[in-house]
Amino acid sequence: MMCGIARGKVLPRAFYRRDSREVAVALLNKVLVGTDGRSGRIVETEAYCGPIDPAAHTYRGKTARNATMFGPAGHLYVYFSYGMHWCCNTVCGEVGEGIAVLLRALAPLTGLEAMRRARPKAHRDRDLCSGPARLTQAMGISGVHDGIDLVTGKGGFRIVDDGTPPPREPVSTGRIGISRATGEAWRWYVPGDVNVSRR
DNA sequence: TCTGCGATAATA
DNA sequence: ATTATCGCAGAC
Repeated sequence: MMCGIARGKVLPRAFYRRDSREVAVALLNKVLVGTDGRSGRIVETEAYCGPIDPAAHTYRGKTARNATMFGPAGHLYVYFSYGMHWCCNTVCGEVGEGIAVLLRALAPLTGLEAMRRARPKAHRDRDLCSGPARLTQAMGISGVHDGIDLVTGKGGFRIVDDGTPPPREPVSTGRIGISRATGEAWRWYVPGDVNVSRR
């Protein structure tokens, strides 16, 4: 079992300032790190593409909820879903574009004890972060983190590159849980990883 | 292992 | 009414 402090180079602003579909693939195998020692490797993502994407929260323009997603790249867009869950995205592109990447699953790396405490319903470690709302629970992410800057890390979270490259052949599929734009294969995951939300 | 369904509340 | 979900129950 991997233990110890997650190390690596913080992803710069420029990493996020491009098409969300590119960022979604590039984020695979990067590491989401919290200041309290919890961390996990990103193994599943989905791109949301603003005005060209009827499934995106930003498709119909700016509202109070999606304001962060229209803001600067490298910030975290956190939204409340199904009346009980939080999900988080990395904002991409330029200000006003409204594009982002939903983080759907992590492979837990450090701080497993804290994650288990945060998710008593998870009976196996592979259930800790294998879903967009599961990973926010495990990492301690909620609405108070909407808008935090992942580059400066001042909000308590950052994303780092620990030297692990994205998979040579990421798997792409249709996105999960949407009813529109279902034909777009804008979900990607690391093949073979047990933490992916649906295998 | 898989499938169906209820919980629960903001959003538009 | 819909929703970028989860976890339980019941079937196999």
